[in-house]
Amino acid sequence: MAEQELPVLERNRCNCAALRKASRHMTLFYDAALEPSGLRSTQYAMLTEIHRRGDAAPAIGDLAGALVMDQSTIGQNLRPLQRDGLVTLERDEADRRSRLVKLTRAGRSRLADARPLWLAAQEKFENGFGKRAAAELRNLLAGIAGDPSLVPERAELHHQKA
Amino acid sequence: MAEQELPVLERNRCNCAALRKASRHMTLFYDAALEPSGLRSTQYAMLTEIHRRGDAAPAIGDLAGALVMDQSTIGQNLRPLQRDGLVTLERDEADRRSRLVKLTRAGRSRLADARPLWLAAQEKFENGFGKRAAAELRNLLAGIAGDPSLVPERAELHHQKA
DNA sequence: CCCCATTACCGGGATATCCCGCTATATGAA
DNA sequence: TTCATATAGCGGGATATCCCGGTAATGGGG
Repeated sequence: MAEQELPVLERNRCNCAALRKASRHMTLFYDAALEPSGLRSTQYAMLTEIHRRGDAAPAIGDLAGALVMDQSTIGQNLRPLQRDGLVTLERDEADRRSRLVKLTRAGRSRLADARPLWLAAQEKFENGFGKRAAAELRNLLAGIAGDPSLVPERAELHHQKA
Repeated sequence: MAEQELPVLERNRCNCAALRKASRHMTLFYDAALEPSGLRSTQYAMLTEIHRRGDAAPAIGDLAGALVMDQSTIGQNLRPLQRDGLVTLERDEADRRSRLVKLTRAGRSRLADARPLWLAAQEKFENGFGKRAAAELRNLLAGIAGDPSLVPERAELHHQKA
């Protein structure tokens, strides 16, 4: 292995690194805002998604699709919430391979506590960044998160309807 | 705790969740592209930053500032790289609290292997997303990552000069 | 020169995230 | 019906990421 020419490139050229840096920083901000509720960003997102489903309790795979997360990650991340009594997992009798995730009363209560904290973070961020700019940014990001050409193996996981 | 009204909000309203979803998906894409080199996205970013410093070997805190990461995270993430002989950590004799991070010959070689894989991922992504759009997106994201008003405690960590 | 506040880092602990291989269940074809 | 394949989830293992509390070294004020 001969010593190779490694040109020093400009900073911040990597789309992935730029996204990850912003994601880390933004997460600190939202986590700090949510801290009084005892929820982290990811936990808030999961509980919100479960709640959004209303009576149609999602299975783990449904959440994975909606949150653009691996199925194993959902399962892992649900454990602290289950331990703290915010969600329950029960077998789907219509398909005994699946487990349906449901909010407990405590889970709904916790989400209600966290919602105004989340909203305050949203407003504080959008005050600086611009409401319209934020909406456009979210749109771009949703396009990336949902782009099946980036990770073809996952394409078929993106058909959950609504 | 009375049962509370929890309005079901629209999907994808959360700036943080949008960023995290896109970050997860994009990371899968870059990780897949880098896979033949044995490096993950974060490892590639760290090695690139170390290399960018040239002869001025960065300390752990310098990397943390540049990569918008916690100091502990840098230390943790360096371990696999150190174990695999890609970087070394040595005390800074000018300030014995610091540890200077240096690429080994194997580290430079690994980075040289990974660079074309990274470049291919960049191009594939930007082919779909648009080169100009990608540059604008990176600009927005860098603004978020570097916004001291989001996480005030970290403001002073952002003074490393170039 | 000595103390003390600050700074750089580490160790431990927790969540987040992925992959791989395994088991149980479901489903379509023979 | 029976069997091969496909799907849902889990356990284990690895990296990624943060915080907190401790240790060691620095550096300025008295």
